[in-house]
Amino acid sequence: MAVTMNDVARVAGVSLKTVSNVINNYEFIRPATKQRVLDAIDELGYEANLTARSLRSGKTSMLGLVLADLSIPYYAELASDIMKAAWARGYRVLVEQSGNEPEHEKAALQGQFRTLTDGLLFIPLALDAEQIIDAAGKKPLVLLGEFVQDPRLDMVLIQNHRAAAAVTTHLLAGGRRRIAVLGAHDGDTTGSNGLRLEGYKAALADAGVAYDPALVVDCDWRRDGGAEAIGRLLDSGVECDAVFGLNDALALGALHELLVRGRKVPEEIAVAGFDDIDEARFASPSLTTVAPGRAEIAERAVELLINRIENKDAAPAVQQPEASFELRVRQSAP
Amino acid sequence: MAVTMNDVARVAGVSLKTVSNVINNYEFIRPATKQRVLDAIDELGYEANLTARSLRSGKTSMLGLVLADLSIPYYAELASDIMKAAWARGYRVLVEQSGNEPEHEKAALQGQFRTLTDGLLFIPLALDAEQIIDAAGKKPLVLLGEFVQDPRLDMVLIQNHRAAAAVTTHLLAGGRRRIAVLGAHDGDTTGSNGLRLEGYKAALADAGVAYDPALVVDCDWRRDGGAEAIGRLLDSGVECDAVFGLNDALALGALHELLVRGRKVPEEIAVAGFDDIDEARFASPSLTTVAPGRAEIAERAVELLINRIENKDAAPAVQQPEASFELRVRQSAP
DNA sequence: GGTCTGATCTGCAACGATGTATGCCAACAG
DNA sequence: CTGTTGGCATACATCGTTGCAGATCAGACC
Repeated sequence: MAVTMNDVARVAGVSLKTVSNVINNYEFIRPATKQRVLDAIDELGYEANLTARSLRSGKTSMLGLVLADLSIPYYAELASDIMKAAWARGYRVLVEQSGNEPEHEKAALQGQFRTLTDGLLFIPLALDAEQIIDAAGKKPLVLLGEFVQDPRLDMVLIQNHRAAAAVTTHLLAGGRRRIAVLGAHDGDTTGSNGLRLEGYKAALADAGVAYDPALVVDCDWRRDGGAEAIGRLLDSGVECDAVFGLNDALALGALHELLVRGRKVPEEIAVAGFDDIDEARFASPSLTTVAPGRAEIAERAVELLINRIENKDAAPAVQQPEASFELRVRQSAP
Repeated sequence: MAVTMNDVARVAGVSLKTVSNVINNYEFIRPATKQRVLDAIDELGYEANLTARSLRSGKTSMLGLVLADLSIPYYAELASDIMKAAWARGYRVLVEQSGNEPEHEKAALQGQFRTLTDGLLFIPLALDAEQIIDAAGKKPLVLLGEFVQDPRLDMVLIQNHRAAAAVTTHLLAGGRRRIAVLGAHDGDTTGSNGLRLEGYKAALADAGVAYDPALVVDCDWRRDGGAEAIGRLLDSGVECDAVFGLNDALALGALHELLVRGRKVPEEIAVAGFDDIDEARFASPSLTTVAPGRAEIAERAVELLINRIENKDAAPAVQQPEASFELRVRQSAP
């Protein structure tokens, strides 16, 4: 059906292997021969069959990316950056949506999906480190997102603690004293939620402000979660003068709910988030947040994974580079 | 390295082909034999090599999806739905970002990328129908997004004209008479922009309201485009009492800019969009928009493409199903 | 008992590329 | 004139799977 190397070889009057050599830029080919082959390729419109190449070479030049759902803006933006970083290095990205379900995450880690990729970028949400190590095969794996942290696994870290502290300090500097936290459970110390909550607490302590567990409300990290959580908090009679959403989605949901309830932002209540998704810039009022270095995370993760893939034999120590962050002060918490 | 069918065959004490037969649910296998094979598979942790399978069978069970950029919420949400629809039918989706560049779009249509997929879902932005037909190979292709319309190509249609008219009619019913349009050029008649502009005009005509080209402002279909466009309009002294952004992103950008400039929405100026991205619901004020049936579009497009793939010989007429739409009235234009 | 039928299983070739080993020839040294 | 070197091209095996064409065997049937 499709044009193969054999067809090209026949037309160019050379052997199949010579065509292969031309395509792979083998050094010792007479320019005339090379030209004949290239002409034949042009004439026939030959395209290399990547499937066959993969089978023979054992490399697919594809990276798997497992995340909850692309409809979540932070993941979509991260995926976009990851694809660009991978593309620049000659790799493609195959996205797998786990929907936050353990079954799907496990399937993505060990299923046939793996045979299509040379390595995996994984944003775990449902599995813990032990389960990941169990389920993962021998193929390279780099974690993102740090709901899981473990010294045995490669991952790209966000400075959750310091960044959350920076947000909190900024709110405190604005005179806020009762800062609600959305998206964590009092007592969490691990995962993005725990680390960010710890950063918040540390900043409070630094400023000599007492920590009030009543201000910490757990919820889904989504817009409706944030809206619902701040509603619950206000309905319960707890008063606050600032809200720190542990990601932008829930900060924006909370922002929306506050405005619906007629609260003035930032006059009565300041709102801050975490992630700096594109939408934060264009919310009304625009959202103060922290940019966790998304492009850098994507770049580092792809680089680390590809290094693992291409130097498979060498097994240097586990790597956990940290991305830098930046506070983005906007209208919602000036 | 990895476990192959051969290993399984050896352990189970059957031929390689029998293992293959078990995996492919061949009818005539003694239950005992089947069990032995399954046990061996379990014991060795065998996973079929999809690359080899693809090479042999000529099918990759992957669909290509070419879009501008996943960081654009509408595309991300559509991609998420498409992946789910494809997954439910046993296909995976390989996303390719064109960045809206003709070169990339062309490369995605004809490059090696195609050899990895059984068919392509394509949201063209830079190429026209002629170029697409030229560049596309013989593999199945379904278009989305209708910047291109052509009777020779399969595509899933949005009811741009009727939906835009519905939005306009709604704004008119709210007493608005000077409705600015963002994202089109006066005189556009094709593509999403043209079709939506025509719908707008038709609704005006139906209501006996004069069309004023000065109210039509072209810009990028992004948040900053919308912000900048409404700014330009207001700065030029043109007054309006409503803004219709031809997609949600620019409507939200405009909304933001209006609020920054102290205009009251919806009291002074109503704002409406098109797409019903998740964010529209949580904007402040929440955005009135039209939902173009995203899930339905994804479903239909995947279904149509897979039908083309699996009934390749049969070549029924070009299909262009239309998705249904729904007006979502919210605070920005009650 | 021989033939036929259908269930069950097997061997071989092939998908389209690449790695390895090798052949051939011209140029050059001895 | 022979032997060696290096540039250039080729043949063959191979990656892991599936399609095709049998092979084998038990029981049914006459």
